Amino acid sequence: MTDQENDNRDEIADAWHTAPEGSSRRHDIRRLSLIQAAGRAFGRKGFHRTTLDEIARELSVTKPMLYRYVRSKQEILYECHRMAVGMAEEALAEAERRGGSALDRIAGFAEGYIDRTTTALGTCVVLTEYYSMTPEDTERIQQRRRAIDTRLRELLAQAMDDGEIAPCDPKLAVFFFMGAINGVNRWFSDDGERDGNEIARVFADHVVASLSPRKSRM
Amino acid sequence: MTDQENDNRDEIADAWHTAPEGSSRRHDIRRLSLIQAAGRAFGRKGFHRTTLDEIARELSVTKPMLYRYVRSKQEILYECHRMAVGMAEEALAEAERRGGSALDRIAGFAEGYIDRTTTALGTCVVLTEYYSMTPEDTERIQQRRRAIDTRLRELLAQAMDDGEIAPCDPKLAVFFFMGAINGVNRWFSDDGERDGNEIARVFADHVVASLSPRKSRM
Amino acid sequence: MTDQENDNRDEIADAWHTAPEGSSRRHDIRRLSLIQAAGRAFGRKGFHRTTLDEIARELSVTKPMLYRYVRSKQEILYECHRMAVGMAEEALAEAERRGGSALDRIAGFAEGYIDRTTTALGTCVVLTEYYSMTPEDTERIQQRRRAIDTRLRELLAQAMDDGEIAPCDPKLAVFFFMGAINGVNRWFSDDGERDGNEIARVFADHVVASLSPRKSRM
Amino acid sequence: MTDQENDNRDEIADAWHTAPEGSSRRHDIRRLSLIQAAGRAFGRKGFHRTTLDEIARELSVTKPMLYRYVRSKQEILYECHRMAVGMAEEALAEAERRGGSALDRIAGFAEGYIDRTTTALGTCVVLTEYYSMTPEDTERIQQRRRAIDTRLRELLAQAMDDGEIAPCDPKLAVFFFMGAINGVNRWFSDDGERDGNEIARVFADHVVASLSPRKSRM
DNA sequence: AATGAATGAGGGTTCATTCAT
DNA sequence: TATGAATGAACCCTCATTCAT
Repeated sequence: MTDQENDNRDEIADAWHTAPEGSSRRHDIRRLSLIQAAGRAFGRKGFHRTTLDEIARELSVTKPMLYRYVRSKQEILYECHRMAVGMAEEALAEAERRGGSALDRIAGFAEGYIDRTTTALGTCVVLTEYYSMTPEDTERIQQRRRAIDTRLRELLAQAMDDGEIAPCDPKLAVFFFMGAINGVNRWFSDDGERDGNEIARVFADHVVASLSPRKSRM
Repeated sequence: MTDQENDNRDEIADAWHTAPEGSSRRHDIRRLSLIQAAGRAFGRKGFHRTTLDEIARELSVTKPMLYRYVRSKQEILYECHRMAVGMAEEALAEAERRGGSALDRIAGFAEGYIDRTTTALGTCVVLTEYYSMTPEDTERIQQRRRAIDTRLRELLAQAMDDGEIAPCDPKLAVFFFMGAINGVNRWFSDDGERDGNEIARVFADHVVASLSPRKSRM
Repeated sequence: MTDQENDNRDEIADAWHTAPEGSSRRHDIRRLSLIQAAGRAFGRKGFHRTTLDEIARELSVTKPMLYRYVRSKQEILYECHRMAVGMAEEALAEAERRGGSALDRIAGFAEGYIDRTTTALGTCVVLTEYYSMTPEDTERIQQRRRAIDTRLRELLAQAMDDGEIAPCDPKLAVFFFMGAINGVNRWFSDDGERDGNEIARVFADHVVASLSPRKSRM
Repeated sequence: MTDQENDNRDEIADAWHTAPEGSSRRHDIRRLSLIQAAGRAFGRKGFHRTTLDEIARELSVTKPMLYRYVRSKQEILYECHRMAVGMAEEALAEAERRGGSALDRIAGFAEGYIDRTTTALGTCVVLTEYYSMTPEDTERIQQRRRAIDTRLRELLAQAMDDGEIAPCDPKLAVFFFMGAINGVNRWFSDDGERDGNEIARVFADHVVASLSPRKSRM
């Protein structure tokens, strides 16, 4: 493998090919590369318009090779969703760990979630094509999404009780800002003028603002 | 056609079959029904998982029949996007016509847009599957979307100048609330507990709030 | 379609193409032709080595056409087995209807079954590749096969009780002559020197003889 | 290799792994184990549904290892057929060596053949999937089968001449009882209630009976 | 106007086989 | 000797699209 060839590959494909030989970790690294390359392609072209041949080509491998790391195309999509919802769970857990008021936690979650989904490794995987998954996979993912939604609504209710924010319908409010947050991956790109952290901060502020905090907070 | 049969069809399919015979408008009516039925299916199952057979079945017609009203499946998708962006343009035009401050216009646009996209006939067509259109179609749609975005940013800048809202990055702010608005169609359903008008009002309030209006406004 | 082309097709393919247009029976005729052509090919090359392209070519149609008549390749195999076991059931029912001693019925079954499976339309479908069916399909077929086996064993026991035949293990005896009968389709061919009826008669005699009837019968 | 591991392997796999190192016979032993393991799998699942991975797994070796002992999967099938026809030849030769009347020899052949094909090592290889072999291999096997058939027919003619059995069509008679005999491997299993020797004896009796021997024989 | 029939093109998946180590 | 890795070839199946009537 020449340097020239390396230059034609991107970070993800590189991770695949530079995975340490023989290591038992290599399989995990390659599997992750595969998920990421696929997720990025899914984001660009959608699940159905992305062929396994294309994914293989992006990784500079052959199509049957992919089947050493995943069982089916469906499984790739499921793993993408799993990574995405996992990032949301992480972000929420971290925000809770850091403590603070209910509104602080919501803001922390928003910022942490966007941070994760806009990193090179995460940007690819936030998807909304639920309908392309099997019903079982969809249910598994939705269950975890619902758990997060539920916790966010509780925090909203708490923030209202504490007088941090004006009264509102918690369900719709969560839908509102989660829509905004999940929309990021539809226009965000690594090479844009703004990096993910900046967007995360700005959006977290908008989330807080959208909940009409009492002036006292300002 | 018996009444019995009619009962098994919904509003959209009915429009197709009750279109006045011989009228030159019949073609337009049926074409619209087709777009709507297709758009609704696209929203439920995605573009690629929706087959023309299904669309035809929903309209109680045969598949080749569809080709008398559209040239291809791609064209149907394009028309869906055209309707959606058209609703946004209408909502913006109406808000501008009604006048008021820059922030008033933004709020008016948000409410009007959601109103339109959540009606029985509109809810189906708000899509985000750009990647399933031809590049040319995508460009045509994006151009109009960009025009709206541009106007919204101008209004935001104006609102800042007027001291209506706190300073912010207009581009990101528009992305923020447009993401929230476009997200509605992913969870909204006709038979939900809340109707479209209510959501439109609540979301418009969140949009305004997210822009951190000065207290004086409150 | 010219006569020349017709000459290049066989009886089964012809049935497909001469099926009366528009008739609702056409679908049934073609489906049957498909099953038969496939069954014949399965008999020659085995299930897995027979491609749908080949079956389609034998019928002078295209591959996707086949899917208007069956849901999958597996279904074709299942239908072949269904036809085969159906012939056995028919033969048994007919033999029972005709009455006579237990041994008469067994002989009648043997002759009737071979008769059916060696006709132009039946010869193709006697298969033994159970392992290529889904477990569910296998179970459905085996259930019916077992019912026939059970009845044959009962008849054998009866024949022993009546002193028609010498004592023997009914289970093994049935395995013995059913093996011989099912083996026919492995070497029988339409254009052989002997026709099916003759084979049926000869084999039925061997079946009776193999059960060592008492001399009194001779 | 620990004893523990040995416990998880069966007789055939064991033969492979305990083959004496360095010995030139090791190659032969392993090759035979491979054929037998494969044959057993072919009998259970059919040729095409049996993958080399499965065969390798049954032998607790890796797939490329197999290629040190056979040139291709086709060759394995050919060897299975060679073993099976070899058993028939052996059984016939033994029956002839033992002498006796023509009918005695036929009975001896039947019993000896079933005996061989139902031993643990032989049961696997009696196959009927001719169509999965190359035409050349098929021809080689068929040639030997035909030689056996021819000799059996001669014996039948002799038995008729000698008045041992009633007149019959020798060709069909051989087809009859060979069908029954070859059918054994489709339902026989090592762990069944009956062992091979018993079946061989019972079936040999049925073979004799099926040829309607003159009463004088009884 | 309307439809049943037909098909070309393309994608996911499997597996025998080879190669580098 | 032994094996993990890699791939070419083939097949089933789907579906948008067209044609004959």
